[in-house]
Amino acid sequence: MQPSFLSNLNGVQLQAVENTDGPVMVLAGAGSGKTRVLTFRVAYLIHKGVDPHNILALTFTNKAAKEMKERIYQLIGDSKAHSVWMGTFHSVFARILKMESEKLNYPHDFSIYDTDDSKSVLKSVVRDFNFDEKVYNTGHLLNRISSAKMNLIDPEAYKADPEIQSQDRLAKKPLIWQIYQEYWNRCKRSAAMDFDDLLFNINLLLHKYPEILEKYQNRFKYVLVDEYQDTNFAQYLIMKKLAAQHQNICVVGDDAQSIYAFRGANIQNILNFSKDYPGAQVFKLEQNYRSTKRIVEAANSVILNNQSQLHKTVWTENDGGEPISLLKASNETDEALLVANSVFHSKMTYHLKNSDFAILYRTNAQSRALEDALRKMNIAYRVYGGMSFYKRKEVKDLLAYFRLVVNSADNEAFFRVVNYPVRGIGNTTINKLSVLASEREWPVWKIVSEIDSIQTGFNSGTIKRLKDFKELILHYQQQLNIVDAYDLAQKIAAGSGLIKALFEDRSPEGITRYENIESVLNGIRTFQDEFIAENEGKMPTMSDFLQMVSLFSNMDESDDDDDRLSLMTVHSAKGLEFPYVFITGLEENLFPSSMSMSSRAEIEEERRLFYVAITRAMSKLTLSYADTRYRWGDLNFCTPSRFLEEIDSSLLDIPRKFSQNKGFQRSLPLKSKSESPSTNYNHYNKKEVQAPVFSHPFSDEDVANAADLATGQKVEHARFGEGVICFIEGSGQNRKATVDFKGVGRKQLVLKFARLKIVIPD
DNA sequence: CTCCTCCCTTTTTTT
DNA sequence: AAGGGAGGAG
Repeated sequence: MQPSFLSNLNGVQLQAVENTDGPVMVLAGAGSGKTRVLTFRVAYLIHKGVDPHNILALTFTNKAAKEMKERIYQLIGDSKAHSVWMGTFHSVFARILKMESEKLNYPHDFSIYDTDDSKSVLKSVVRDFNFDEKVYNTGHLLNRISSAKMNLIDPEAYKADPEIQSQDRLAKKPLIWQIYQEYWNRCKRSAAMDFDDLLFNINLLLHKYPEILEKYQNRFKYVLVDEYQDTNFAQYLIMKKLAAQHQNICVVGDDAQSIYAFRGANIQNILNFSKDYPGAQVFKLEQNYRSTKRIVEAANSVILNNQSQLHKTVWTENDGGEPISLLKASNETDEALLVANSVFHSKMTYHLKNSDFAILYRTNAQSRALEDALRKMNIAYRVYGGMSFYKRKEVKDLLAYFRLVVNSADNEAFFRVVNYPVRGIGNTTINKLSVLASEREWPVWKIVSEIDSIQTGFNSGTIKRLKDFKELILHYQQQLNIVDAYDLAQKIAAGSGLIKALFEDRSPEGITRYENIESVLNGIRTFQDEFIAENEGKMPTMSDFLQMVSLFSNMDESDDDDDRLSLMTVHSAKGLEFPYVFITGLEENLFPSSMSMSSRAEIEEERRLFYVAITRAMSKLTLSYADTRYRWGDLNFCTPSRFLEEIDSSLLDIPRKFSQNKGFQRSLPLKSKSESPSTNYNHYNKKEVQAPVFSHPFSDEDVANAADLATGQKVEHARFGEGVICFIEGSGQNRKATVDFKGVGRKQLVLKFARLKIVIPD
């Protein structure tokens, strides 16, 4: 018999839920009830008698997993809902790696390095190798290494891969393989895995040990993946392996919402699903339940400009709704005030809550002006993302103590706290320790703990201080299995001197830092209570807490009950919805980002990002842009985003007449005054006037033919000015040049779009 | 060894 | 605009 909760689904949704066996792909347009399908599917499986332990559901954030569990519980009222394996790829597989750690030669309590830890290791490698830190900057190195790992390329393979090697040589960074190798060794020596290692090692485990693969294939009889369009190769392969036996895999996604290619997500995963799983059933959810007609149409009109996409028609039965508003501001402060004013106005007119509003932006740095304006208007807000709580210095310091106690091999943790609070162990000592450890290929901790039997050359005072530190850590290690995580954390915070050091700083920042330490301790207590409730009374260890914290994403922070407006990046907003949405900073070089303008694929990803932003809105969407904006401390002139033109003008609000008084100003015709002289941005006249075109300052005959350009050629670019071509790669449409611009630096340009002019020397 | 000052980079998005 | 790192003085 069909359970009654299924009556809440439409026809396609129901099919997607009821076809539980065999491969299923659900292509879900924005707001079409994708989470609903996933939730109901899991509930239905349990209802049918599938053991929750046999279900694996991977979501994009821990928070989404948690919410899904709660909804399943509401649907079927079965506390077994908690036993479903549900979480992010990283958190679920970290848990499994912990159980199987000895197979891969890691201790049970290995550390997980976050991006900062990884960069810090890389920096020390580059220094120890005496490489130029400008050439081998950590950000780029981590990108290279990260994308290698997510394609399952270890240092050996990296070194042996001719294509990778030629890329690195072209980028004038031919020695990355050495750095990768050493980074790899150091992480291993520290018994640490970075984010990518978690996926790499799971693949290794499932590949190397057929019996383990079989074990998990049998455990996870039903697997579900949310946001499948954002999975990378490593994740794709894990799912493929796990599902190979029973084929009960259900993936849900939307190619139009793929926004993580920059992080290695491979859109082919979703495009090739039917090939990977012959006989897969495909369900398309095209009815949007979230947004008004105007919003849906605006989103559709924007995404139509992308060439590569699966065919899908998103439609809605909802009302037409209000027109989309456009706010034009003179600068970012002004923009923030206009937005805050508009929020205030709507709130008063329609009696709305703060939590009905979200303000979205492309980069975290944009939040500041908005925060100021909201404070002025007395609107309570909450900033998601940006500096996550667990990334703050004082918090990381405390966590480093925890890590060192749990895994004393963790060098990053060691160096972080060995002299904080200050205990007379300075740079000279630390460098020496580091050298001694490298020579022996030991963790630094081992040097310190065996200091009596090693010829170190330290004076007796230094040795005494190191021994005191050793005793401090050992003391807590002995208590690991005796007291609970919360008690231990409290003891460490006090005994390490951290609390005292922070307490003595009575500046406002110092007080905040002190309070943050308190919050961490409270956080452990909360974690402990929840863990006990979910694990039939089992106590969590300090290591459990650390694992949770390391894989905590900025979206996972729990919402309190306060009524607050949300401020977040568009990326963070994925999967969420709000009645009133503002998308701010719609300017060229910001949205789309200046970093993503060199190829069609990048622009298309930015456009999908804009699509995601639009489709967050339920009843009212407001867009805004500014004429000028501060960036890196200096003033920039901005042109409105090309995406604004892609919205059908009939959906936009007709602005009121020019009025400079009061704060509630609508969009005004833009006088072309920025460096792009022909920019004529004039939405409401569109019906009479031809759609404006962003014309280019260089006329067609001035622009060099891509084939005529060669290395060493002096060229001119409309935005970057004069420069010299360093090298050229690719051919035809994909021909790219790297150009060294005077005062701007190196840029990689796709010649088809760059419109370079040859500079003739006089 | 520690503290202070000055200079330099950073900002695209995140598990 | 701001925080972190390097380098110098005490």
